[in-house]
Amino acid sequence: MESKRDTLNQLLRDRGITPTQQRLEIAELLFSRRQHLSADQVLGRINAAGGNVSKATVYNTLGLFADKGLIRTVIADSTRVFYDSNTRPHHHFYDTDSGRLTDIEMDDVQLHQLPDIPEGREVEGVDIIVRLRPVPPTDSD
Amino acid sequence: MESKRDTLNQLLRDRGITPTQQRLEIAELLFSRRQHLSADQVLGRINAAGGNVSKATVYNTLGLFADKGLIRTVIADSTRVFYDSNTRPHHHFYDTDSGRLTDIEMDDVQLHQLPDIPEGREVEGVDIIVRLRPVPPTDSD
DNA sequence: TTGGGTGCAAACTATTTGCATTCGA
DNA sequence: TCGAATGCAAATAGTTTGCACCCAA
Repeated sequence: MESKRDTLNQLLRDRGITPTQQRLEIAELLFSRRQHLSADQVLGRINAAGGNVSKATVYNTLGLFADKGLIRTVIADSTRVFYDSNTRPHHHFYDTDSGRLTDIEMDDVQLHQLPDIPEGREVEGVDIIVRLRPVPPTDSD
Repeated sequence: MESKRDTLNQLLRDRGITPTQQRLEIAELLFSRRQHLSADQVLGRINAAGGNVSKATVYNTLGLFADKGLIRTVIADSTRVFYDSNTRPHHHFYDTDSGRLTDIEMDDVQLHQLPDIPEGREVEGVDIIVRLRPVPPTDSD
């Protein structure tokens, strides 16, 4: 039953990425479900699962996947980049307490009142991040 | 004519910040006009103008000002944090080519279809970043 | 006077890079 | 085979921290 690996193999080839052992391991983790992982978390999970990928390869591979459109970077926290395996248009909640990202499915966010885009520029994308924090305790608690 | 310094002095005191020489220099730069500066840019401009502030103090002060609500951090680029001297609600263009931020004045961005906020959390803020890139050259050019 | 503020340099963390080795086609 | 991919360690960049000295109240 090699179909999962075969599928991933094809996924990479379709984007012009040579499938290698390490890239497949990383792809398998990322595409097992929708999730938001930092490079460090990817490294940790792969190796905790008995995988065999170096830090440099994780960074190189995540950068490559992002360039090729397989995953998307989310800049929500100044301390690390998250990689989102959901590439369909959507936005995020960012829990400042736990550092966790959650998808907000919004098919059509229409931004009115956008000023003119400067000459020679075009919109690459719109990122919306709704920052959440713990509700502060009240006196009645 | 000490009025500018007096005003800044009061601005800091109102927020419970002890005004010091360095904090006033940084405040003077930040509040001279609406702008988006990284810590490094602040350090560079202060010292280029003959100022006398260390790197650590710049970082400490920007963090303090942000905590006290005098300025706002903008996370648009994974390589550095920007500090925005405009604290009124607004959003940003981020020019991925030049690394420059521009304000988008939008009084009311209404986000429909927001999923429920998790128990015990509240919205701290909504950050919208419209990423711009150069228009790719066409054959007709 | 005296505790908070500052400066400096060292420490840290996330990420990138150089280069020799190994692997996929 | 042979260039591309990998691993390791060293380099880098932004930011934070420890600690001795200094200044605002």
